[in-house]
Order: sequence, then structure tokens, then C-alpha cells
Amino acid sequence: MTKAEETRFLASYNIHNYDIPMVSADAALFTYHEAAIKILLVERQNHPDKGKWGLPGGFVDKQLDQHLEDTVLRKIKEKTGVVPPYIEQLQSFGSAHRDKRDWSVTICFTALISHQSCAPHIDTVSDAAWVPLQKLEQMNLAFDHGAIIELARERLRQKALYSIVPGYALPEKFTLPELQKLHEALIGKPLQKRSFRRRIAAANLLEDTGEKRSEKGPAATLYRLRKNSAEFTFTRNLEE
Amino acid sequence: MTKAEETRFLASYNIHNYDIPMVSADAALFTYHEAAIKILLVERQNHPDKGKWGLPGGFVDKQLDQHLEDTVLRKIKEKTGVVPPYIEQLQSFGSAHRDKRDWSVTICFTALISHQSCAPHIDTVSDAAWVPLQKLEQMNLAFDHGAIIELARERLRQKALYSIVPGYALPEKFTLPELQKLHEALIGKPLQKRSFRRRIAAANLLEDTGEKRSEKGPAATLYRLRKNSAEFTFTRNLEE
DNA sequence: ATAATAGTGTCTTTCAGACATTATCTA
DNA sequence: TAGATAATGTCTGAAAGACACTATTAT
Repeated sequence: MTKAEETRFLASYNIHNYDIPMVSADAALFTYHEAAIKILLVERQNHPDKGKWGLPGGFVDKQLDQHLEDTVLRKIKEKTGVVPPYIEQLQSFGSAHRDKRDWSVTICFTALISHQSCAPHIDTVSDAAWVPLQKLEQMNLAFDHGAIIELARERLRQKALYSIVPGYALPEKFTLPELQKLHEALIGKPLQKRSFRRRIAAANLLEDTGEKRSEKGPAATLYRLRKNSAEFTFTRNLEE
Repeated sequence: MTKAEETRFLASYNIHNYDIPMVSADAALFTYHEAAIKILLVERQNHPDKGKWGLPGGFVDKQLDQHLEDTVLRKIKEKTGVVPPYIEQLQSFGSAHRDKRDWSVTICFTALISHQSCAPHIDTVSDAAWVPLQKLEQMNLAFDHGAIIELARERLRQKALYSIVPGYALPEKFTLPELQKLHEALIGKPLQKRSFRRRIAAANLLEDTGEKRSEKGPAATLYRLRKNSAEFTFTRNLEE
């Protein structure tokens, strides 16, 4: 009875009868390259805010996308050619005013990727670029993307204090001094080498590749992130 | 030039020309009453999943709501008669399958409220009820609301380890033993009284009301949450 | 008086901070 | 050989864990 009723209901349901907001998904994709944290920005080809730079993203495509993540991964792949090893939902932003067209909702994700894995494809795309976070202040970004980046950055800063998630912004193989410099860049102040290493070793978060690399001093060991090391959180933060 | 172009674009833009997902907002509203953590559930009056219980929530109303939070606060007020003192975005869930009607996105919020402040109104509403978390296992909730509650619960458990946010599920005035029991219920194991109190005192998160209350022993001091104590996070977690 | 329990004293344990030291690399 | 820097030794300090103890309330 109720089942048949529901079937009739679903058959007559038409979303176009309702006045509903737009839905898009955007990505704050970070990397670490040449001692700087950078974010991938895209120049808008269409109205509104045409010509301004903003986060890669776009409308959910009900045919192409099964989940919200599919939308954003599709867009990231368009620009970088690859799928990032770390992606996590940041927050959704929705209001009547954030987009001139209509009431709009965007589901935002934070993602991390190595610079090198994007390099081949990104060089062929003219409307996408890695922008150092320090340069953002002078830019007038599309929509509320400036505020979104600010939130993503703050969340990533927190993660640098109690996890090694930032490591996903490095190449597959990296050294401990590199990882520490990245964390320091996110936090904005130097860290104690001893503390930084002690806890990573104790939690067994890295795998020794057996390789070493040297620049201006003794060779540093190359590590890679262990499976699931993104899920690990220390119960005590490093000093802020 | 571009400005006039944009104006023309906006004038001709009609959202109904596009095939877009449904957007709703839902709330996981928790309280603590009679030694149990409870969540507010609502019996669905309409298809789909008619008759099942689920989270309070509904479609974004472009006329009534300016922000996503407005949608969920409007729905909470319908059921409880009041606006909760704590609300925070949890996560958005979106997929082609989670709702039988169509591709659907829901932006979920976690909220906390005292049981007493809801009592007058909720008793007049027949389709809303406080359900102890332990009873949820036997229930077959609407949509993916079971999974959403699970995530909300886990996030709240984490907060119990490094903040006093759970305190918003208590009445305005409460005792330290009450707060500790709530945290213990969320964490699922006993806490050290000394540690629990020491850090709250050191961070000056509570205000002494000057009142006391006694049941089976010496009178306990009644405190209230200080302004902004939800924002405070300890840099070290209690033992899990 | 007794049981219950709010609140405190204080010792131990854990882990981050600080910083010196040693070893190893390039130029 | 000098300067840089990777890696480690080790002491200090801050804050949580453990648990005993005192004080206060209802019955």
C-alpha cells in the first residue's frame, strides 16, 4: 500500500517544479614547491566574475558524477591531469548572495598533491596556475574564494600541529628536513627538530625507502608515507 | 564592456534550464538528559521513506533562507520552539543514490541544546522525539541518516577530549560532576576527575554562578559556560 | 552515625622543549 | 679542511594520570 503509494509519488516527482539553489563543488588544492606553499587557481572563462581567478570546481553533473567527490576530482583532473592522493571535505558555503546568478551552494574540498606529478599536464593548460599563498593578498579572487582559501589554510595549519597530513603535498619520496620545513611554513614558526622526529618515529608513520639524497650536507634518508598515515592524529599538539 | 556583458548574461540566466540536484539541510541535534545522550528525531510525514524516523531538516527555501544555517535553524525551531546555543557544520553528503527521488545533497549540522529548554514545545509535537543513542541500533532510519548520526557522534566524542563544547547539551547552569559524566558518556570510559577539572580551571572556561546544588552528598557548585568557551581547544587530549 | 560524593593534595608518568654533540656530506 | 646540515643524546619542564584524603550533605 504505502509502497505503491511511494512508487506513484516518485513517478510524478519533477525537480523542475521546485525553486532550488545551484550546487557546485570546489577544491582548494595545495602543494609545496621551492620553499613555498602554493594553491592551484583557475582563470574564469565565463560570467560571472569572468577573468577573475578562483578555485577549480564546477557544477555537479548528475550524469557524470555519482558522489560529490566525483565532481571535484573531475575538475582537478581537467586541470592537473592527475587525481590527488589526499582529499577531504572542508566545508560547504551557501547563501543567497555569494553568486550573482542565484542562491548558490558550494561544497568545498581540501586536497594535496605533489608539484611534480602535476607539472607535465599543467604546463599545457594556460588558464591554471600555482599561486604562492603570499601572493593571494594582492589578488581579487572570484566569489568568496578568498575566504574559503583562508579557512582551508587554517585547517591545514592545525593539521600540521597534530598529524603528518601535509606530507601529501610532497613528492612520493621526501626527507624529514623537507617535511619539517613544510610544517614550519604552514605553522609560521620553527619547530624543534627533536620533537618533530621523535613523535613521527614513535607512531611509525613513515617507511624508509632505503635511499638517501644529499645537497649541502650529509645525505638525508628518503621516506615515503605509510598507508593510512593520514588517519593518524597525535594526542598532543606541537607548540603553536 | 565586460560589465554590460555580465549584466546581459545574468538577465538571461534561468536555473530551470539546468539539471541540478536537490539541496537540503539536516541537523543532528543532541542533548543530555537522565544520564543519556539523546538525539532529536522526526517521523517523516511524506514520501519517500514515509513513516520512518530521521533527522530534522528540509529543503533550502530560497525565499525564507539567506544562509544554509537559516534552513536548519528554521527546521529546529519548528520542532523544538527554540534556537540551539551551539551549532556547527558537520559535513555534506551528496550522491545519486541517497534519495530515491533524485541526485541529492544535504548539508548537515551538529547542534547542542539543553533538554529543559525544548521540553515545553516538544511535548506539543507528536512527530518529534528525543531518542537515546543506544536505541538507534534497532531503528531503521530514513535515507543515510544513520551514518550521518554516527559521524556526528564521533566528532562530538573527539570534542569531548579537547574542548568543553559538550557543555552546550546541558542546562545553562550545571555542575562539574554533571559535565564530567556527559564527557564520559561521549568518550565511553571514565575520566580522571583531577585532570578534567585542572584544565578547565586553568583555561578559565566556566563562570561560577555563586549557587550550589546538592543531591546525595555535599553541595556542588553551579557553573555556566563563559562566552566563547566553545572556541577554546586544549592542546593535549585526555586519554582515550 | 553512615553512605555518598564534591573538591583538593600530591606523587608519578609521559612527552614536548631546548640545545649540545657527533657524523657525514660538498666544495 | 671548512661550513653546512643530518641525526642523535640528554636534561628540563609542563601537564595529564593515579589515587589518597578531607569536607559536606541527606537520611
